[in-house]
Amino acid sequence: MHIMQSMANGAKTITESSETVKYARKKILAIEAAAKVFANKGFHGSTTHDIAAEMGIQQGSLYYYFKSKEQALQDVCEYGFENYVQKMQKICSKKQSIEAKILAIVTSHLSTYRSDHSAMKVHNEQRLYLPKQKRVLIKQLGTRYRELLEGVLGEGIRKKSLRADIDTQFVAYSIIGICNSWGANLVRDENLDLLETIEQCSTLILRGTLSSQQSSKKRKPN
Amino acid sequence: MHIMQSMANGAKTITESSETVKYARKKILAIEAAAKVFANKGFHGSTTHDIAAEMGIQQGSLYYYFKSKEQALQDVCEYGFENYVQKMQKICSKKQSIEAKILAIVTSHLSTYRSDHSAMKVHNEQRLYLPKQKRVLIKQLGTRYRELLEGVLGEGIRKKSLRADIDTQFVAYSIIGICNSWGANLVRDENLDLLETIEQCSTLILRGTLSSQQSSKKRKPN
DNA sequence: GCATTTTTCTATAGAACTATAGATTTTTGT
DNA sequence: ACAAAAATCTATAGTTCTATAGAAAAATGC
Repeated sequence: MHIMQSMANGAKTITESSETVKYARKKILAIEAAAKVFANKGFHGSTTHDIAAEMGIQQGSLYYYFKSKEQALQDVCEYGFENYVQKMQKICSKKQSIEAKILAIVTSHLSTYRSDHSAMKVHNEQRLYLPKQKRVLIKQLGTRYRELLEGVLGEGIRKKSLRADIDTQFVAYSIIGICNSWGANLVRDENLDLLETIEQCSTLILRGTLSSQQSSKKRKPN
Repeated sequence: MHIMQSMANGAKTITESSETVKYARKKILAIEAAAKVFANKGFHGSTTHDIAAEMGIQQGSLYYYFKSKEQALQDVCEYGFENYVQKMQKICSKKQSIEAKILAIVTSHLSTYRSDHSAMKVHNEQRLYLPKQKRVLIKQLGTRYRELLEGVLGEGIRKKSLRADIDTQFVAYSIIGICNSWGANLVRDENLDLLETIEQCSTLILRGTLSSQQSSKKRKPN
């Protein structure tokens, strides 16, 4: 078993020998292979044989990279999400209009789906098959992400760019929902135009939250 | 094996003996048990033993109601969707404003999630695990549903209630995406308020599509 | 070029699961 | 109450899958 596998994720504190670097590189290929297979067949529908075949190695050899099938799922989910939350943090720290931020967020979300292919999809659809204890990091990342998004919306309200009556938590969840839904479509259908999808998603969201002339048209609750 | 199991779904052409009625009633309980288990553990993560236990019978006895585990998934998906598309058809045929229709559609979608519990969730998340040939009816229903929704949006445009520049197909997919996303939340979190969620979803969608004063604020594509 | 380390392979133990068959219990109709 | 039908049970054959162990091959460092 390679030393990296026995270490906590990301704890690259030792000096990286070229061996370790090489292992890490191939481990990423392993994670991407697992992501692709999980995305197509679902976690329980995939076999370790499928993943190994995707990498071009034998079933047993896969355990050189993952100590279990479940660990593979965990690695895929974390891999798909970590990088993404970092991007989000950069977007939020920039000084720009709410419209530009929303556009940037949607762009980041959807282009991650396109570039990382399946890992994000697996994160969204299959992370709940991990036992709670193995979802600690994933959950932290998710919370951070949602809070960042709610922060952006709150800022938009304070600056009067967004209507004061929107529920930031609701809208945040909705944005995530729309993006995930279109993200899955983007993974499924390669012909779908990324830029156009981004544009349409942003427009839909903004026209739904931008403060407008008749700002609070009340509707009868019944 | 009961005679009903050997018949094509819904082909209740013979006079229904009380026996058949009783079987049909319990079969629905079986479908609902399967839906609950599939929703929690995913299709491949569930075992026939789990479903049987949910019904309070032994694993082998389950095959009195389903000829295979896969058939159970098919039945759950069709059960969760059929009734729903019918409701949609009623909504669309009524004469009412676009706002009222969207509200009704969202209400129907989300309250189906709440009342049917897990079947809709399973339909949305797991139907792709069925082989294509077993998804024919499901696909027809899905197409019908999407067309109905696009029809409503098209009508809204013609009546100038909705902006002319929206892409009905995009918006239809987005509505489905938002509803599914919130629907899953409603299933997961029983404390979530149904009516409020409906209200918020509708508002988000409408303010995003209703024609407004500054109707076509162009944005630079770059 | 040889010894060492890394990577992959083969083979398999052991567990879990689906589906079936035939026995058994429960329900129904007369 | 009794015979027929329906519903459920028990037991298991046969398959598939995960994970491990130990051998073999490939890569590396000196």
